[in-house]
Amino acid sequence: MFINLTGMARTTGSHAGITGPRVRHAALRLFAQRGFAAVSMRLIAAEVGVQAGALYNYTPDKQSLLFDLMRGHMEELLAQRPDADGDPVKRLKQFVEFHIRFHADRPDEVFIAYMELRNLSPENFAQIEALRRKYEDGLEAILRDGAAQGVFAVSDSKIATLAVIAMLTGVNTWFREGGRLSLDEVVAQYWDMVRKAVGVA
Amino acid sequence: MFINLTGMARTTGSHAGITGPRVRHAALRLFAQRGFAAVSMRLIAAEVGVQAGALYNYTPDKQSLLFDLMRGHMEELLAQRPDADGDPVKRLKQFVEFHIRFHADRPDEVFIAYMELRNLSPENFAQIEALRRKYEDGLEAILRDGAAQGVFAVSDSKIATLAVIAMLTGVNTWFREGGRLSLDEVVAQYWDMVRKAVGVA
DNA sequence: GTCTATACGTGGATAGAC
DNA sequence: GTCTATCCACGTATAGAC
Repeated sequence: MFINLTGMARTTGSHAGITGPRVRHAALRLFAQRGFAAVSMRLIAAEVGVQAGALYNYTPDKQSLLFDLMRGHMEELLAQRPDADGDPVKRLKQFVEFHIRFHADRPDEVFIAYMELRNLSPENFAQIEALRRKYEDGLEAILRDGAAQGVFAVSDSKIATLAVIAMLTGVNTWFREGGRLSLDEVVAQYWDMVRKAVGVA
Repeated sequence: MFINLTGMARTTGSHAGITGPRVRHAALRLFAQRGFAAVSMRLIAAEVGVQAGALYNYTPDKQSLLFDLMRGHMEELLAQRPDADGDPVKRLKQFVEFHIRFHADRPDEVFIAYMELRNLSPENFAQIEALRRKYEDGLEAILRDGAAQGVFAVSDSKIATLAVIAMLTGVNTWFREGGRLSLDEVVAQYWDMVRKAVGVA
């Protein structure tokens, strides 16, 4: 699609190919800040600088806007996660660092992914859940491999998976760039706790 | 207040002193299930079996309904938490068990307490945050004492506090009575992970 | 592609009868 | 204490002009 780099509008109020992304970005910000149910299409439109009706050129409805944001987030998470092979300790460390950094970079997406599950239609919910499950399975495989090799002391890999993910994702509730700790320090501290929790010697 | 135990209505549609609690219970269930913004006063009224206008005999507005539920939950949490003295390891174990059991018993309250913070007015939000902070401080004191005595290997007690609470609260996202694991087993597994994470010998 | 206008439902909250 | 009736604002989504 052509992108108008000159800034010259081709028709009154037109923004050529950039309005679609702007709609998704405004929805992301507002859904994260106020919650899906509390955000009106009129508010999203105002944020973008168009009238409410114009939004329906970019999304069939509000539900699809939410679903597309969540699916995009989960697919990016799965696509960027580290490859799984080699030493389980090394893989676990990579996972911890990846999870913290990926989530710290996308606070709005993460917030929506956790808070707005119940506002998805049943079909859309099932799809997002499948993606989330796939991500968890990646960590569980690491823990199971490590336990089988005797380098982790994990009696129930599923419980340990959920515990580690909850702990790591919790960083997003308090971490702020420019705060007391750098992200490097946070990663180091969490790796230390995770390492000990799963019984690395 | 007098409670009518005979089942005989004193006025048409009256339930004497029990409508108030029924309103709060219906709001609790519905807010947890659908989210504060997605629940109408009419829906709460229908659940209770009265008309919408009657709700305003029990709450000045919808916001107060949410705030009262959250404040009640946090105050009960603080009132019931274990007393803090003695061996830090013992205190930490008590905390872990208490936190998991208290939260598992109240899934709706916990869900609301975490999900609906942004729907509180600024004044109400500040009050709930203060209570949450007080609860966190209780755990941090345990970790700091243990670190000072050399029984915990915790380099940053605040980070460790947040990590442990996130891990423990995460149980509520998956635990269901009658599932693969009993709550006793869950408590034992999480205590094992927490114990190791904070470096208990 | 965006606008204005609007259809149509539902929201929180209140008034006044009983 | 609850009801019915109502006010008025706002919600999603669509139609048709430009």
